Amino acid sequence: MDRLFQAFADATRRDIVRRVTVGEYSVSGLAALYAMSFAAVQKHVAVLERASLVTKEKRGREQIVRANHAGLHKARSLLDEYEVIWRQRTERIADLLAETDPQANEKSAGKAETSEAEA
Amino acid sequence: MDRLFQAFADATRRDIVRRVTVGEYSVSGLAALYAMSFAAVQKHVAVLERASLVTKEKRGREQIVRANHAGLHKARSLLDEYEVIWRQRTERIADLLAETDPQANEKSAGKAETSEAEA
DNA sequence: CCGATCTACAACCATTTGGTTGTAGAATAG
DNA sequence: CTATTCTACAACCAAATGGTTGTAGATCGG
Repeated sequence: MDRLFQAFADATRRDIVRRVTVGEYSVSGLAALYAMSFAAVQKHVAVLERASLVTKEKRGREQIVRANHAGLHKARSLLDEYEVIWRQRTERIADLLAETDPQANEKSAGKAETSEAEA
Repeated sequence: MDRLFQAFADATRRDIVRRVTVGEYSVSGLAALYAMSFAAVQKHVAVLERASLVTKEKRGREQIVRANHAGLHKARSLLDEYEVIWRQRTERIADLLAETDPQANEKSAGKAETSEAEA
């Protein structure tokens, strides 16, 4: 999980994932697209591979880089979880506000959450 | 963008985001939950703040840490883009396969993509 | 008021990161 | 066959990272 997000924490690597999702590229094909050494691009691909965001397939002397959808899906799933938590929270607050007097209850809710968090 | 994903590339920080999405925590409240120094947790919070994933609000001598939904949403949006690209790709391939002879066309599609990528 | 709690900030450290240049073997093209 | 292309790997470097201990000021509780 650390590796997965770490892999996305670089613009070149995000671009590589985008390109290999759109179409098929060899490592050298990718290297031609960026203003950096071949070895640097190689390293980026290695990071992505290690994070299971891409796979490499040897084709003759070339290595073809392909997107691994499952890796991407994994990251999305985690972020979706946070979204769910967030929605639950906002709904919970909305419910409380709808039930009783806004001012008195907002104060009470704040206290309840704090003591829950510190417990 | 780099910072945003970088911030998620650590388990403690992911956990911090989860907690402050669920409920309200002070920095020291968070620090009590992890087996590391206060200063280390402080650093993690600083990373999250810098990535706009949380906000800090001074309340007396305490700093209350809150989730910033917009930051999270931003990361999700980017990952959604990849999903869209992926879907477009799989649909495009499915269309091609549905139109003509599977074997001959699969080979032709592979070639067309390669030359497009290298152009 | 004073001790306790909370925080900001600094300096340190080992490890990792994102790049570089260099070497050399494998595959390909002419 | 030979020059070119492609790749793996190594060594290097400056900067960043994820932790540590230490100092000191602000706020709080009794």
